[in-house]
Formats: sequence, C-alpha cells, structure tokens
Amino acid sequence: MPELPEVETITRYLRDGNAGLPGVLGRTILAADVLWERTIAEPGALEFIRRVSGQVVETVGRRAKYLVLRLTSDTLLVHLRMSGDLRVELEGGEGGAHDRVVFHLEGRLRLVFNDARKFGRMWLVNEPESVLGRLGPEPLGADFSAGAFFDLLRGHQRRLKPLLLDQCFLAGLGNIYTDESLHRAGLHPNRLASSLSPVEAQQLWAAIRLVLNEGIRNHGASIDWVYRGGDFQNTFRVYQRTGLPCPVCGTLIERRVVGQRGTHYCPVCQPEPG
DNA sequence: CACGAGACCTGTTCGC
DNA sequence: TGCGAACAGGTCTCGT
Repeated sequence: MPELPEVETITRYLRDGNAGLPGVLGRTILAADVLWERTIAEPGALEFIRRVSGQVVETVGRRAKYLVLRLTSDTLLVHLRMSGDLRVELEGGEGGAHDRVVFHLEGRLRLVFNDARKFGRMWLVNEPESVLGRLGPEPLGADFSAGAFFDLLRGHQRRLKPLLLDQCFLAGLGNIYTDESLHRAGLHPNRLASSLSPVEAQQLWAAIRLVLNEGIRNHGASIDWVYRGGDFQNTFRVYQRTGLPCPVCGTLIERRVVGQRGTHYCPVCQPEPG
C-alpha cells in the first residue's frame, strides 16, 4: 500500500499513535529480531541488531516513500516497496504470518515490519543522504512550484507516465497517484514531458498536489488483501476502473501497459498524442 | 538519454 | 474442482 500518502499515514500513526496504541516517539529499542535477512539492506543483519539495540527514537518523519526514524546515533530508513507495513503492537501477542523484522520497545510494545512479498528494505546509517541523496523534489514541498515543475518537465524527452514514476525526477508518486493525477490534468500517459505547455504543466502540478493531499486526507488507499484502513480507493477516477465509465465524461476507462506498468486512462479526457 | 526485459517475492484472481 | 497464467501500491540492473 505504499505511495506517498500511505507512507505519510503510517508516519503519523507511528509518531502520534493509532487505534488505541501509542506512538514510538521517545521510546527505547530494547532488542530486534530479523526474521528475513534480506530485509536489512545495510549494515549486515547481525550488526544491525547490535547497533539498533539501546537507541531511542528521537523523531519520526518521511522523505518520499521512505520512513525516516532518527535514533540516538543512527538513522533508520524503511522503504515498504509493494507490500510492506509498519505497525505498533502490544508485546506478547501472536506474530503475524509475514513479519520480517520486530523491534522490541520499552513499555511492552513492539514495532513490527510485515511484508508479504519481501521487497521491503531498511537501512541503519549514519548519513541518511547516502540513501536519500538522489531523490527528486517533494511534490508537496513548499519550494516545489508550478514554474519549477515546468522547467523540470521541459528538460526531458520522456513519456509522462514513466517520468512521474521516476523517483529521481519527482519523489513520492506511484502507480495509483500517477494515473489519477494524469486524469485530473487531462493528459495522456504517453505525452512527451517536453511537449507540455506552461498551462498544461501547471494543471499537472495542481493535479498531483490535489490528489496526494486527498490521499493523505483519506489515510491512503486500501486495495486487495493489503489493507490498512484508508478510504482513498473510493474516490479513484481511473485506477483499477477499466471498463467502467469515466466520472467526468462517461467514456469507458481503458487500460494498457506503459513503461511496464498497468496504466488506466480516459481516452476522451486524456487524448493520445498524435 | 530513453526504454524494455528480467529479477526480486508471495498471494489473489481470472480463464479455461 | 483444479491448475496455470496474469496481475499486484516498487525499484534495481542490464542490454540496446
């Protein structure tokens, strides 16, 4: 479930608490279990466990799709990839089927990383920029202006869909929010970035920010069996709506593969480039 | 530089 | 009913 709004939702849950359970801010990590070694990208699993134990969670934040937990002397970065989830549980209960890493916290709590597909990764590093350094701008950042976005787009001879998914270009969009943003902006996924007019770039900029903010307001999207309680899926206009009417013009939504990703669009609201 | 294929993984759903 | 194919919210590496 993890694009920017879902990661932001989890960040807030971990920071402020959720569903009657407290957050992890200020808590000491007593110990950690690594149940799937490859989840730990850096350092090795043994050193990860040794080093993380005893550190206190000083801040909980987000950069793009990464959770950023500043600890006493290191930073813990978590990327949920396709199916990862992080939640606080009471110590003592049954473990989940796909728990990969468990942090035991003071106060009889644990922070559990659950990830059915095992794509998720975490890093324990001194210098977070070594992992986050190549990311593009935050789409909801105060310094991300429509004008700056137009300038970025102008420099790329790439189709919009794969470009918006490229985290070096813009950090945080995934398949859902890209499709929804392009529909809101009335732009075909195959449009060349450099072909956008300043007005079209401004419309895409506004659509991206609107859709992401809607997603956050709805606590993210919950689809399929990877459920986390968000509601944004109920407001999808094109994503996973193949064959259903476009809510704007009534034309049936189409699906095709663009840049190896399933892509949903309205053939009338989003005219294909010639 | 831009793009496609393949890899990493497990679980669900679809079509025959 | 059963079984394989297709598909899934992500990203990396490789070859053209």
